Amino acid sequence: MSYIVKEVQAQLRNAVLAAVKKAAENGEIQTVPEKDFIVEKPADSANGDFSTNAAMAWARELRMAPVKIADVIIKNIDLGSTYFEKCECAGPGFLNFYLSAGYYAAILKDVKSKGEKYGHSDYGTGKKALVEFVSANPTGPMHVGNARGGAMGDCLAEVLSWAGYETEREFYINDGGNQIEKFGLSLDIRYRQLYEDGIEMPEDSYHGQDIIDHAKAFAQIHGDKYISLSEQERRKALVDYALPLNIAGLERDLLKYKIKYDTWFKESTLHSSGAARQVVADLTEKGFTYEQDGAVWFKAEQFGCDKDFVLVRSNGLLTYIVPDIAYHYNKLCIRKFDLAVDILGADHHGYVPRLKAALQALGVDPDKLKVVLMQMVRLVKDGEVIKASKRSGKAITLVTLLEEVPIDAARFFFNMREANSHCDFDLDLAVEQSSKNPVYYCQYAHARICSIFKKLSSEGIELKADADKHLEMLTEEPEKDIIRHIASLTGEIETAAAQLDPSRLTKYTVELATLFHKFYNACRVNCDDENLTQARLYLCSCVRDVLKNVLALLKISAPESM
RNA sequence: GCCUCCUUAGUUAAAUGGAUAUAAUAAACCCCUCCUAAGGGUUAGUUGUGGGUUCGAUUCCCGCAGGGGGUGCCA
Repeated sequence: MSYIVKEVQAQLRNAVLAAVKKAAENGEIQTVPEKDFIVEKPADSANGDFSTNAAMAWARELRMAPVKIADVIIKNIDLGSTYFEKCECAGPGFLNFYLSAGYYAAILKDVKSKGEKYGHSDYGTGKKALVEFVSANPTGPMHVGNARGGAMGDCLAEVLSWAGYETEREFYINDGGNQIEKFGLSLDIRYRQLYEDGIEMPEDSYHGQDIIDHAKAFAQIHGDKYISLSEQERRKALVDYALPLNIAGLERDLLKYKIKYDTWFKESTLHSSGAARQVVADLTEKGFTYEQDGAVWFKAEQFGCDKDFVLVRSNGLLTYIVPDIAYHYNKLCIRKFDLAVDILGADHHGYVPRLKAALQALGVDPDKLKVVLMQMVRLVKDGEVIKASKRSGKAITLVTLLEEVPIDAARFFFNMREANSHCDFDLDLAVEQSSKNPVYYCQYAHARICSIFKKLSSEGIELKADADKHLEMLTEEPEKDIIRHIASLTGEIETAAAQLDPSRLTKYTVELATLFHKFYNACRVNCDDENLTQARLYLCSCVRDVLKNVLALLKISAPESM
């Protein structure tokens, strides 16, 4: 399943190559150049629909001025069997190619024939991808960082799926290790505080209200009968009570955010199955560990890390990275995903090379694991940054955020920036219902088209079945600009998938809305020429379909009226 | 110290190594007898600094300055 833009670029490339071959045979150039060249879409459409740097790239090899090479290519090129109607030399030696009206019509017909599938590609067909995201600690509520990770991960999974991958979403539940210890400790103290005075919460425990609520609810059910039991039994009972509630809460809150996971993977299963300990055994067997100060270390320096690190602490407990290694081994080797994507906070960046080093030592291709690091989110309100302190339990939670901001806006905003850039989330802007707010701007474009159809329908004008006969009448620049942008969607999906960057899709959507609004002001749909009206209605219908498709990808609603 | 991300218009952000560095927003002005003005148009304004690679650098490499994050037998 190729798509038109790709075909067109291949046509251009082949035509250029055929032209230099012919020129070399004629003796107009010394040899057939070999250096690779680029076919691209110029930023400014005044420079053609596609351009190539071939003449410039070959300047050295052919010992000719780029402009002269370009002239030779133009003289010898045959565009007869392509979508192009002409080719010009411009600037320092660019070859600019212009598409024929037939191309624009073909793009629109393609949108109609593919329908909801328009934008899909076979880029990743036959490959299995797993996107792990959020994976918040089940010891408390999710925060705004999780909100960003959720929106990004979910959209990225959707992008991969559109790009042809067989994609699954996964949440990794950290229900083992120190976090759970701390959770049990905190619950225990809050529980005992209900019956005894003078018990203080340690600095290093969870101080949130949710812990107090759990302890109270537990006490309502069981009363004080756990007070007399051992601390260990009491903590276990408390954790067994509260943890499933928290996990169910995470699932519920994420569903509100329109995120549904295929699997919830528990860390504890890696301990109970022995998979975690097996990692240490395997690495030891391969000779990649040593003992020092009573601890077991992994020889990470051999695999490009700056320092070795501990796998088994001197107290016999595993460090956090061991179950993580087992987990990723499970993803890549047991469940055989071709691509495993982790969305992590930037504070984990030091950990990524270590994880990859260990996987490599176990014989796993570490390149199959791709980690998207997200920079921190700062919430801005009234032009000021809201300080969020996790330790005090006063961090703004995902649920609070969604109470203040529409879900559509949150999902859109968190996908506007690349993961790599810091994200300032402006709470005032997100709730503002105006042109300043890009979510409404995009949704309005969709609603506006629906409204045009309604209005014209009330005047007895409908889109006819044979409207596509008149598409070559769409020759105004605003019309062609839209069609060019529509044509680029599939490539955009592929690029987003390759770069693991869903923010390209929000940018795409804003641009499509902008182009439509410009068209709306420049060209009347309901005009004097009946055939042109049909062609423009067809165009509107395509824009509506594409907007609907990309908004669906982002899981943002496409209202018919606003 | 070491690792890493960032630095572009007053502000927030774009730009697979390409053409006159793009938008939004804030400012000024203009456009509804006509499909929702939740829209469009016009004007003005930007690559932190010093080198290098290149026909060409915002982009790649090295140094410097400034900011975020990391650098535990915590996760």
